[in-house]
Amino acid sequence: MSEEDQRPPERARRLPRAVRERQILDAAVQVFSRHGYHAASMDEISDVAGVSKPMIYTYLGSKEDLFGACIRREATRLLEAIQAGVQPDLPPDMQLWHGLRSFYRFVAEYRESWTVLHRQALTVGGTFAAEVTDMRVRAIQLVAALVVSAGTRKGVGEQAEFSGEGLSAALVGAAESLADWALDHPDISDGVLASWLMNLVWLGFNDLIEGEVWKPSE
Amino acid sequence: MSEEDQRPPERARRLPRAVRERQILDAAVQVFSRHGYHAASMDEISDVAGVSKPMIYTYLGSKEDLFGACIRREATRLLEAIQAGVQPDLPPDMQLWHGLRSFYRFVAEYRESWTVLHRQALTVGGTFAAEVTDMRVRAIQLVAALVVSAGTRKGVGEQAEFSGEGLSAALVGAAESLADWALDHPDISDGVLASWLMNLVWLGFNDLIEGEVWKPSE
DNA sequence: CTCCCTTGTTACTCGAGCGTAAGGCTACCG
DNA sequence: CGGTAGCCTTACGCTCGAGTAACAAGGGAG
Repeated sequence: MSEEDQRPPERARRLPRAVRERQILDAAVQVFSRHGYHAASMDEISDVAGVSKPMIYTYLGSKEDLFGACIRREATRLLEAIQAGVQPDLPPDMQLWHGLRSFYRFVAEYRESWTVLHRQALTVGGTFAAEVTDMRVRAIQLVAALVVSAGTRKGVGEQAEFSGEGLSAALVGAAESLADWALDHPDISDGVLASWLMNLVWLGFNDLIEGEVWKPSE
Repeated sequence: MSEEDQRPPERARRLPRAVRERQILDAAVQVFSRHGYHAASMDEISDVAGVSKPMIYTYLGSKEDLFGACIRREATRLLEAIQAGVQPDLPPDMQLWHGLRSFYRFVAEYRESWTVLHRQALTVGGTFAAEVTDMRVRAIQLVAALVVSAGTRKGVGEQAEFSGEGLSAALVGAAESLADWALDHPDISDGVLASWLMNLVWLGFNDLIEGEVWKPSE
């Protein structure tokens, strides 16, 4: 019954800085993942965030800074999600299994985060590409450590057909590629995806054809 | 001793159209592979090609047309290179082996072509992304056919842990990822790379740890 | 010699989009 | 109640780069 109440101010006004920053980052991830770094415009991001453009610049800095903030936040989320699902006292194949499941759960839930990290981050030359590449290298080395530990425990040395780093790079690529494929097949669960990959890289086609199947041992 | 011969016109003038188009496409692939589609400028491409900008527009059309022409030419080259190395009457693992070797030879020789196709083409939404994706899908289906033929010959049906398409997507991703890795390790030969991948996907880690090794049977 | 088609260039238009100047409004504090 | 600090906007400057007119010149055909 007061004046001006005919239009309830549904548009949230005057929010604290932390909240605005979250909104902006969410919008930025969304827009960057759709168009890529260069084709994304700050105007569209501000539009999606429901905030005017200077807010972005005062809170998050330039376009490059904003992209960096996105990358760092999403990378941290991904690593935390994977580490949350891993149990370091299990045998190597079970560690791999749990890591993969966490990974596919994350990709399914935060597909835009994944797209930004995987596809878009590399197209921007400079610091961010290096950061993302570093993260990827750490993942590869982690996998390599798993594989090598499994190998040395059985007494496998460094022979011509066995290079831990190369194989791990291939494996990580396989996991990423399967993640992309899974984006177009949302009905496949993370357990099934992880199983496929375990059967591929742990058993190989040969055993698979012979009818053998890898299963989580627990 | 004639007039004006102090500066021999080393700059090649007045070449036929076909030659210019090749030069322009070469330059475009180079620049696109370095900066990506959006960050690449037509001015830089014309500079690298040693031609003025309107030539590009009269010969190859808009920036998008130019990029499409690059993608098509490089994709054709890649497919031809792979098909040249394949022999359809061999057993599936040997076909895979030969295809992989051809692939890695191509990537080593035409790394810019590979970069454009793999990294940059997907960042441009629209027709080209679809084209490249189609090519990739064809590759996956081809590999899937190989694997399934190997499987059905042995009597493996469609079971929960065995999906040809998903596995092939993973395998193709592994091959691509290993190609990227190999760009930073030029001393590794295509035969070794292909061997690693064969050992990974054909035998799997388990057999590998047990000391088994896959070798080309010929 | 002259026409005209192909090859080629310089120098511009114009829009998109990053970043900012300048200022308004609200709340809290003294 | 006045001031000050933080939230927020409109409206603009300015650069970069896609695409284009307008013009120039070689060279073969008749």
